[in-house]
Amino acid sequence: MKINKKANAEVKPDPRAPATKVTLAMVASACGVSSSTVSRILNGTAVVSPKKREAVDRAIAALGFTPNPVARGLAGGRTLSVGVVTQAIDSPFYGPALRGIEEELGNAGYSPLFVSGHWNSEEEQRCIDVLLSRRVDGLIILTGRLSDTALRNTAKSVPVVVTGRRLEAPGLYSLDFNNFQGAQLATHHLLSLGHRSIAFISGDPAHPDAHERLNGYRSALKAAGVPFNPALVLPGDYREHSGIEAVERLLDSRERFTAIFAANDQMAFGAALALYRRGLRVPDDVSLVGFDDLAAAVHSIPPLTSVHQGPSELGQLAATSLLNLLSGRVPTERLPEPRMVIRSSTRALPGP
Amino acid sequence: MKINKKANAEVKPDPRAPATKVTLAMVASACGVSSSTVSRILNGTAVVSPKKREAVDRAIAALGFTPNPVARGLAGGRTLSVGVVTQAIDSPFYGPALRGIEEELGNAGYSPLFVSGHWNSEEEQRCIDVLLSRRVDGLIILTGRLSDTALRNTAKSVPVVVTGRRLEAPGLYSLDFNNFQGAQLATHHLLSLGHRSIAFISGDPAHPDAHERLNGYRSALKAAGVPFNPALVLPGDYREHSGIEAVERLLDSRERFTAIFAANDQMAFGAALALYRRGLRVPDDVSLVGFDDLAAAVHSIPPLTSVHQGPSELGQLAATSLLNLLSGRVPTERLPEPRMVIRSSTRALPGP
DNA sequence: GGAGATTTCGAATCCGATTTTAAACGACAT
DNA sequence: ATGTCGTTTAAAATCGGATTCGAAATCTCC
Repeated sequence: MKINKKANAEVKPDPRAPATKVTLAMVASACGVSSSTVSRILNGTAVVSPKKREAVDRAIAALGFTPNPVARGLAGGRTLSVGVVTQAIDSPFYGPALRGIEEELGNAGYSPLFVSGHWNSEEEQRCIDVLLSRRVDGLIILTGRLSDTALRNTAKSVPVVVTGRRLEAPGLYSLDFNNFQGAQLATHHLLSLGHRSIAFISGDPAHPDAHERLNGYRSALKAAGVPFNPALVLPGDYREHSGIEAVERLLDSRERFTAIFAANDQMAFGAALALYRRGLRVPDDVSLVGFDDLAAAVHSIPPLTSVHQGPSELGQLAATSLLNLLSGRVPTERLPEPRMVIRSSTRALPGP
Repeated sequence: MKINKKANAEVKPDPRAPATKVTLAMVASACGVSSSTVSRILNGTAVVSPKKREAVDRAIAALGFTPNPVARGLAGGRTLSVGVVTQAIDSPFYGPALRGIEEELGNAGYSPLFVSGHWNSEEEQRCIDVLLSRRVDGLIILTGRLSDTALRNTAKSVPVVVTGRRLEAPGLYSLDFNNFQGAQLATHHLLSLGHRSIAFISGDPAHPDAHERLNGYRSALKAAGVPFNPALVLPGDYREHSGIEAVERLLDSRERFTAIFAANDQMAFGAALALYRRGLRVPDDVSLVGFDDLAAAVHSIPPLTSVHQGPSELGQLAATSLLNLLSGRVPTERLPEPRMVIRSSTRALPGP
């Protein structure tokens, strides 16, 4: 009995066998060449006689050999993985961007490593360090609060693509939305509908895009000859709840307004809810415009008019830019211009 | 000129220097011990005299040494990374789960590797193969459509935690929500509000939980002595649009109903929109209950009554279970019971 | 003080590739 | 036949640590 058991144990030396256990050395000896030859064939490096190449290819297929990325990473310095620093893995805006990145990178044989910085520059730096220690071949940084200097510095060790800012540096490529123009568009849309008292719920002032959006709003107002009324600008932090609070504050201030432009959709949703609670109808009593065109904007009540930014394109473009950087090319990707998506949350102001 | 260039190249042998370039061998020689000693101190393996340990610790700190996870993975077989197979990186339900996983794993020094299977068993299997080839130490599989057999098989090579099903196997731990009970709860809630004609929008029949939810609905109906009316069950696929279609079909069928229970929140949002378009008010004309309690349920109009499932707890528990598995312990984690979160989309049916 | 038992370390091996170095081979000219 | 220049290809070094094994150092007890 005992002996039997032992024999049994010897039959399966490694309980975790089913996975790729075939090594380069095995295929090498299988077809009587050296491991370096197999390696070179695998990487397309150097020349090999067609006869051997074929034999090796056949052996690889026969044994079902897959090169071990870990060993490859150690020896070759390339891990075929790229680090992606996002702010929250479950962000409704960046989620689709991650998806775009995953897709684009996957097609090129790279694997993304997602980590979250939670809008905290120190944490972002930690994330980058972790990623770097894992020897990623490149880095995609979705916005965040890292300093330009820190970014430039990181770009010295590894190619970097960063979004949400405009920055020039060696080994660095930046991709930025035109927030200013987007906000102009949104404001202009309301203006063209006859609205003159347009409240603005601003984003988190710690984000540069919040300022740009505010400026776009002011610029459009100015272009239309509508005086800027500071009382109509409410502070927000890009989250739903701040949209609720902003509307409540606005309503309580008894300042007159016929439309609201929220600096992002999440706050617009909050605003819509606050209006609903106070018995105000969108768009009958108040027109509402958001920014970002989140997936949820389509199914909100009413469907939200918003400025489309296309996070998934952002992700794809960031990924292809990085891929270009990695293969030594100079990326030329540009983000599409923002555009209005008009749904049911805005309507023309009835004539006086 | 040529010579100058060459000299220049020799000055900066590695352009990507700033990142952790310190190796174990360097700290070893820095404090006059062998590299194996440093390694052993790092891993807590074996005993070392306090004097040396301290010296080494100091040297590590001084040089800012970080062990290279790639090399470590090769040598030790452990990569301190775990693969997470989700269905879509931007899923509103699984997003928070990923966040929970990231947090829990991060605390333990592990890095998650997220990949998406897109509800396709072949793709899921490919994801697992990629993950395995990257030598992850463990696997978390969020639901998905993989066969139990495939899962059991995977568990032979690496510890696995799977959600969304109940499955026993060596090296495998499963975590499942009680969908049946959740659906009972939701239905019971409507029943207790006086509703008798409750429509049910079912989930994608390819998911086992869709059946469980339907059964929960039927069970609650039966317990209350309300006859089951097949005409009130509408097919859905868990996406918003199917909620819209279901309500339109329901309305067109002229079947009487006072409440709708959607098998998930996304369909509930779609249903709410369809009702809104037809001029029906929630909850005044129709009460509406969802399932999952997505983050968006709080800010929808009206805020949606739903069955709370807690995806972030799911993620955390999956992660701690896996961590237990990895350290040889037997996980005992259990998911919390589903519970109703009553908001504003349901109301008592006025007496006849 | 010394034999035997421990504890503490260092050198050698290995993980699974990549890359460099150099030897073997072949064709062609001398 | 010998020598030379170019290809192929094999052997060896490397990447950065983990692990095993055995030797040296320290300790125990008689």
